[in-house]
Amino acid sequence: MVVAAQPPADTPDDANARERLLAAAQEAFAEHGFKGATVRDICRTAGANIAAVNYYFGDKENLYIEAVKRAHTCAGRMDTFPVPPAGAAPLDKLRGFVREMVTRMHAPASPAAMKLMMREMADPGKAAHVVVTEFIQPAAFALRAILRELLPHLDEQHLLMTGFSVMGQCLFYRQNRPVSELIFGREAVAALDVESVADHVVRFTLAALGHAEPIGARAKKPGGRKV
Amino acid sequence: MVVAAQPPADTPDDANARERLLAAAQEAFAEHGFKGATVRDICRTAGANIAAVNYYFGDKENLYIEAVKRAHTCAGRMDTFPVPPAGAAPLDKLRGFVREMVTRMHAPASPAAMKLMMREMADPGKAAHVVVTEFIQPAAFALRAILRELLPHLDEQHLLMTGFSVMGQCLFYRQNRPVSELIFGREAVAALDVESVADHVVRFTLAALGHAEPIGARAKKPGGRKV
DNA sequence: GTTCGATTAAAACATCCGTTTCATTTGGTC
DNA sequence: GACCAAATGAAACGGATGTTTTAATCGAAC
Repeated sequence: MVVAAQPPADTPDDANARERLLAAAQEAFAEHGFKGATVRDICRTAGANIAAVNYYFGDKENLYIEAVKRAHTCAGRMDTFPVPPAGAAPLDKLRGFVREMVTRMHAPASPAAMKLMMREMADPGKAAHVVVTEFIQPAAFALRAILRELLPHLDEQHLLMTGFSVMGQCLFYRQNRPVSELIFGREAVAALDVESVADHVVRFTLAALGHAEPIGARAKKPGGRKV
Repeated sequence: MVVAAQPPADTPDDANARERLLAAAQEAFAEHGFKGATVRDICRTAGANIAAVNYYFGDKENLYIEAVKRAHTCAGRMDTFPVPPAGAAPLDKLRGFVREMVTRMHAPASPAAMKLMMREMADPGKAAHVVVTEFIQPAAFALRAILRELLPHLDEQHLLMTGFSVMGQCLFYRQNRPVSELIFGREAVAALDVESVADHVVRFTLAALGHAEPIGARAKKPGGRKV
């Protein structure tokens, strides 16, 4: 039993049964939630036997937790933000943060992973802690640091709410897209591509902070840098 | 069996079995979701027999739909907004709208009803249509009309996104409170009372629109009207 | 080839859930 | 009091689900 376990693992698509189960579980839990998804369906999708989930994960709940943990790596860890390292101007940092956040929310690398994470966030359970700690918390603290640079004299409470205003805008397009489509029509919402949304959120936020022309101004800041 | 049976629905608390079932269902569905809640638990809470739900509502799904319909009346219809009627200044209308929205989100009249509605919005099902039509849509159109007055030259797409920026801020405190508490601590979030949040969202929005001093300005607009 | 642990396969188990059935009771009406 | 529709109560049904059990299969080490 030197190397043991992991007999083939050659092809990435037909990996270990454990991996296939995790992938199938991620999809099923994202689509139907914890209660709605069934281990039978997950095993069938993964091409594994019903007993496999108990063999590899013990029970359904543990499979769910592992699937959520896997999801937050698929969706891209938030502490690996490609923001200008340190020497960059605070305004550029904020621009980079908002752009990256909107992009990840609007067009995530793995839609199922993001969906599963958001589901867990909306209804925090036993897997919420790891997601918050490793996915959300780093981003939140990074944003707060950026805003602190921009607003050195603001008290903690208002700084917190300012961060919430930024995050609220970014999250809206993910958490409320179905409803928005019901109200304004699918095509109207689909027209809001990542670039448009990112530009708007950056501009709205910078305008609120006094670093860009207000929304609705006839022309953009003449000599201002491109947003 | 002396007094027994009280069909006339004299006392409001011990109303018809149908009403008690709806109230219990609202609570259970809000807490555990459609799949998670059980008709047995609902009937037990309502003090009714298991067959009552089928007798009054046909099946569980219809009970859920009726519970959601009931919820959106408990939470306060959005088309009965106490905004300044028509002659008021657009800025005052926006102020009134945001204040009312934040208040309803932050401290709803019926927490369970609001929770149930939000759950249905996050995962739209067969009951989403009525909630959107009678609860969300009126508010969305009202906000768009207000913003159109304030930003007469803005194209439709940017007007839409501006509305999303306002709604995103209002909804954040409801949709992400648990996560916020996990990150920043329960006490820090609890310190954000309705007044503070409403003031901040109004100020942030007006600043973005160029009608208030930017966030972080050392002092509030000297001669400006109170927010 | 044999042996042993890891993995898979198939069936059954125990439980819970939504629903139905059927008998009983209740309150009003003739 | 007799009758009837509305409502309630208790039990069971059929199905689905998570879990367990038992046996078969596979792959490498001896």
